[in-house]
Amino acid sequence: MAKSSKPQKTAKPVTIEKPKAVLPSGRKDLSFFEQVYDVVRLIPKGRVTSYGAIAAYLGTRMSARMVGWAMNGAHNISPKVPAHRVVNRNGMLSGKAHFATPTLMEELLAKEKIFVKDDIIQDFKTKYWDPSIELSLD
DNA sequence: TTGTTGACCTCTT
DNA sequence: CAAGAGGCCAACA
Repeated sequence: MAKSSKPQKTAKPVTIEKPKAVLPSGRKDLSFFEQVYDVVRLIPKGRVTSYGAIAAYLGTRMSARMVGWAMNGAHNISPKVPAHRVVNRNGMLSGKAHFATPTLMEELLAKEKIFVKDDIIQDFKTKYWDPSIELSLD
C-alpha cells in the first residue's frame, strides 16, 4: 500500500537522526526515550532542566515520568547522557541516588559551576534551561 | 498474560 | 496553604 509516510525531519531543531541509541532493553526503534536523550544531550554546560520541560517540549507534559525512567538507561547508552543536568521541578536532585555514587551528581554539577545545597540547586531559576524556549519552536 | 512500579507533573478537594 | 489522586509510557515479575 501506499506508504506516503515521509520522514521530513528538519522540522525540529532537535537532530533526531540517531537510531543507534541502544536502549536498556536492546530496542533500536525510535521511542520517547531517544528523543529525551537527544534533548538532554543538547543541554549546554552549566545549565539544568527539568523532566517536565523535556516532556513538554516533546509535546507531552504529562509524560514527565517517562523522562526520568528513560534516564534509568542513560548510563547504559552512548554517548553518555548528562543526566546530572536534569532535575525535578523543585530543582532537587531526585535522581542523585541513582547515580554511580550518591554524590556523583552533585560533583558533576559542581564542575559545571552549579552549586548544590541540601540536594537543591542554588539559583535553579537562573540555571534553568528550557528546551521549549532555547530551542525555539518557531 | 495482567498487574505493579517508576529519577514526575498538574489539577482538585 | 496542604494533602491526595490522576495520568502518561515502558520495563519487570
